[in-house]
Amino acid sequence: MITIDYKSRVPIYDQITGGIIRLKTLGVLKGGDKLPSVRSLALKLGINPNTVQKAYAILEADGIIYSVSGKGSFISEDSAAADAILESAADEFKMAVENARRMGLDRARLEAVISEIYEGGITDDKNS
Amino acid sequence: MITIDYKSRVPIYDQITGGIIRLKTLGVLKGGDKLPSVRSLALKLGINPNTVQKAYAILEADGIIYSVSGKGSFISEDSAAADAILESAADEFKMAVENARRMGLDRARLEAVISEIYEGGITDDKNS
DNA sequence: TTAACTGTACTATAACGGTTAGTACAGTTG
DNA sequence: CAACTGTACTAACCGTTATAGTACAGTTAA
Repeated sequence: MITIDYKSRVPIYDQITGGIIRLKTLGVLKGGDKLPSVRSLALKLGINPNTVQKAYAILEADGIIYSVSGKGSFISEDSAAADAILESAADEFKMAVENARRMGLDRARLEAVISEIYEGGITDDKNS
Repeated sequence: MITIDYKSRVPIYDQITGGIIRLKTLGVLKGGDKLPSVRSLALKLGINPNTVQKAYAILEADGIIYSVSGKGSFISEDSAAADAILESAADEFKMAVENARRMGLDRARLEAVISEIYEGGITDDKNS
């Protein structure tokens, strides 16, 4: 399900939130699905429960999951969650752009990459 | 030449290395050009000389610049290293775009993010 | 009711990275 | 010699991340 790269500089709780968002985007997790409990996931990943709890708290604050004390944490159903996921994806992309710029890539280069990805061969854009 | 965003979570030395690579990519700095001294750049940016030194050390390790004790630091003539960094950064960015698309972000959203980043970043300050 | 689970809320601490501060030494230049 | 250059240290501070431990409240099933 979710794998953690302990060598990475990306915080573990970030990897968890990203992993769950990805799982929902891919359709593996759907609205109403129950997530592993804080303690069980921590045990499975070999990390501290507090770290999992932090990830779940962030996901809940973003509306991606909802938690019920005593019952567990579940994937959110409402469309607000989808918006939250979009927002989260946008944030991730923003970091990627910042990184690209820091590495010296100019804007034109980025635009070229985007065109390459978003134009699968048949293009419907009129200008350019 | 280089501006530092002190609010950013991106380390200052990373911003410096990226800035110099970018300046070389843009053609502002060319092979053999002399860089500001460790102490003068630190003074100009209002940071500690150690931080600049760290950035220069990284750039030298990557083959982007070369330093001569007593003389200064200079842009390397061999652009292979810089090109390699650009290439790897482009690959990384490409994966980020693919991911963003998979997450459901449309092209306009990506363009907006790019504009946001590339508008406030590079400044050609003549004062200070 | 009891027991075992669930989320949640704390405090304390360790570890790490980034940055600053200060000092020192060696090479270059005028 | 004086003033610059890069370089190499050590020490300290701070914020973030992660761990550790404890505690409390809600849920569920035996």
